Amino acid sequence: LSTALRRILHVDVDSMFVRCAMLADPRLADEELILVGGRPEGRGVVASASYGCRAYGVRSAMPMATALRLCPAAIIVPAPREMIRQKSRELEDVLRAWAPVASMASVDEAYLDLTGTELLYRGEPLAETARRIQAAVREQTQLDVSIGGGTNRFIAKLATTHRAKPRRVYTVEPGQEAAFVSGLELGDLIGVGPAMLTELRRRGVTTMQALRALELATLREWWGDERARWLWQRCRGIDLSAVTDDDTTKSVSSETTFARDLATTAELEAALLEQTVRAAAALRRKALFARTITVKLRTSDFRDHSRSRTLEESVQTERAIFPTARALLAELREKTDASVRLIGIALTKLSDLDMPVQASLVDLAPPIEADRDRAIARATDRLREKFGTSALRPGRLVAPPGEPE
DNA sequence: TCTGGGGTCCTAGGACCC
DNA sequence: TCTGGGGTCCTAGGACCC
Repeated sequence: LSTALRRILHVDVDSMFVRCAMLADPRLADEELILVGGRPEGRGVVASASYGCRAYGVRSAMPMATALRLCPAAIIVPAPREMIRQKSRELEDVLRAWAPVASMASVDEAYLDLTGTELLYRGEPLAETARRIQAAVREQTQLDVSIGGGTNRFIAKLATTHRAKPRRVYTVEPGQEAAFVSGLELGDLIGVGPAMLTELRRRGVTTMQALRALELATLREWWGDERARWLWQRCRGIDLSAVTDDDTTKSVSSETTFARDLATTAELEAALLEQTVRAAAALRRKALFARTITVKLRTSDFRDHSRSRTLEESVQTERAIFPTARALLAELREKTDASVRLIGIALTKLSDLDMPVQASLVDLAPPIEADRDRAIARATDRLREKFGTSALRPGRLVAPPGEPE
């Protein structure tokens, strides 16, 4: 590892979903109270709130009903998916022009590694480069961003979240990492959530100073090696992880929460088919193939249950995926027959190419998915793109139980 | 106030192989 | 006869982030 100080920036779009909704619908341009999210009637939460709404105490992930009580005048709009995709791509393009290494951490944030660009940027301070990037992003994408900077990813992101938002730039000078973290609460640390906070409090650790006073050995007794080291480093502002260009997709999923809990297998199978169709379409849009299928249920007690299966081949179509998904659902229903509030499917062990079938398997069984299946699926995708998602409803892919196929 | 939907990463046990 | 050590894959669950 090089001993040279790194120059890392974290770039984060200010209320990305709200901004995209405004760009997608000009009628919203002059509105100040906008909430994005809340589709399933009565059970939605806030995905993104305009700063106007935040002034009323509205926060993202808050149930929509609560948000509306706090801010009754707010306008609710669904997430503008296509605009979000487009703006995310535009953002990535702009950022890649500024940094030798750029990594999108989600649709609306990225890490840049500017180490080695000192000459290129004529020795200007990191904060000055950040301000120029901020202006370029605004000009080329119509998005406002906040930018944090420092010698590592963790510090850069903390600087964005706790100092730069909204629309500012804040950099932490080399050597000031530990002092900067000293001014934060335990819960401010990225990666320390409710569970770890409760665990720390239970052991009498409530401040950053108290956490830092602990020996690494003590943390090891409480957690595993990895977790202990992670926490020991982070509360001192240390993060050795690299910014990498590699952001290959690891999973593709689709899930939905019902307006009312469902209880019958027929209803659940219908919902699962719909989610399978969506996930498979997303998989094909990214030109990927999947080997592992996971079905997830959230029961009315808000507990999650999942079953997964890894296939011998990589697949891409609902026709190949659904029979397995349906079998996994049946296994889940054997375990719990409680009513269900959410159903979802996740596709993992992804690859670019369809994995060649092993010779021995060819003799034993036909492929799960034929070229013909893929061709049909792609044609369907194109029709949906042209005429809307409702143009082609998923048909019955398998016979209902008890009926011959 | 009853808790979305898209992800990533980690853990831990068991199977299986050498 | 009652016992190893390491590596990899699979599965279920959970924490966390935006």
